[in-house]
Amino acid sequence: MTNPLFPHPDHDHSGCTTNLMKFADRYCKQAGLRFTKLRRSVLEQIAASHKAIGAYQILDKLAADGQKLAPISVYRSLDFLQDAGLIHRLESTNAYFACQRNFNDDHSEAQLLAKHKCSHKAPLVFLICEDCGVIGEIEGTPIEALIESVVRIEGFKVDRSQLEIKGICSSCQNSQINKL
Amino acid sequence: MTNPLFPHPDHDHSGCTTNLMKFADRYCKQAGLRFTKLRRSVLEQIAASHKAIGAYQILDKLAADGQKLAPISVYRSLDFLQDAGLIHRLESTNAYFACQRNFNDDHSEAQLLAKHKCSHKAPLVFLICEDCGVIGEIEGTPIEALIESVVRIEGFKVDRSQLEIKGICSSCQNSQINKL
DNA sequence: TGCTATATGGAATAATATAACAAAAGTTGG
DNA sequence: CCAACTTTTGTTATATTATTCCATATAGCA
Repeated sequence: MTNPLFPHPDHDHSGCTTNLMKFADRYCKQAGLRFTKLRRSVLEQIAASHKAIGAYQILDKLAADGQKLAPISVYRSLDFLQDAGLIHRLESTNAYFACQRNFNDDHSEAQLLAKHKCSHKAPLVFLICEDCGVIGEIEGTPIEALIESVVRIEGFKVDRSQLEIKGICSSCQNSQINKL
Repeated sequence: MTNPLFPHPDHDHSGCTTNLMKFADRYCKQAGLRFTKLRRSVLEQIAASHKAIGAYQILDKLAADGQKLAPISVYRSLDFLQDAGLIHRLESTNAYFACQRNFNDDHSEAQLLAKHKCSHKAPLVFLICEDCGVIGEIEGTPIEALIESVVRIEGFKVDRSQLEIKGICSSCQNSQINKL
């Protein structure tokens, strides 16, 4: 069973966090990356929901947990996590959220490395609910082909791309109707 | 004759600025918007190139021209220009550039209003050259249809979307080869 | 003209992000 | 295991981007 592209606001989130942290452990080990205590605790804060969270919010949450840090420490961890493909950054809101693409994976260690690294290069497509704040990540859309073709015409050599789609998720549309 | 989607770094830019300012005049008049002196001078700075420019760069340029302003004044003008669809904001770099879509238009005043307003709702697609900094804007891509379809599956109601594609433009690819 | 809405001025400050250098911890080769 | 080296983290300061709040001015209209 796979999770939906857009996580329902009321879903049981405990499994999401566990899966994500487990994946991060395996992936970093396999890729030879040092998944330190600091980086881990930053990722835990981000993985705590499917909403995007700001760097200073993370800072505050860690401070509340007794871990007082300078902003730069959080930003350094964010850089690491982003380079590792474990989180993404919403450019339009300066906020960070966990990559959901590996939640349902159950590969061998070698496959895991190859697949995750490959997915880093793909165009990123995010659905952002402006009501509940939840982010959905879309994989393997035809947008990939589109970028290629549009770009071939212009002779533009693509490095990376990110599509941010803002709107209202179906759950929130329904609850808005109920409120009328 | 239409301009290319991605403006060549060495093109003669004088016409671009003139056309853009002329369009802004006509459009604001038609739409009942007040295209004040301040807003005009901010747009002039942005329209001076096809690169994206930061708010504080605009501030500095205007100061150099003897027009000393507070940041907020520039931001207010930027908000106005963005709402009017005359400029866009690159979310990944916090920078602003002029909308190019109306450079070649030659409509009646009524058409101009309708067409421009309509284009505001369309997905925004930008090509950003990481070498020369020039921005290209793509209109009417199949991405529109794609967003619709991808989104229909999720039941997500789209408000607005922006795709930022980073890479190297063809001109810069050529000059890089020459440098080897 | 005077009323009202809109736009601008001006000061302060918030929110986001990085620079520079020192100290600590992990890694590697002898 | 030690010593040299690399990577990560700590600490302080500062840069960059953006907004709040209140006062003043200007445009459009009854």
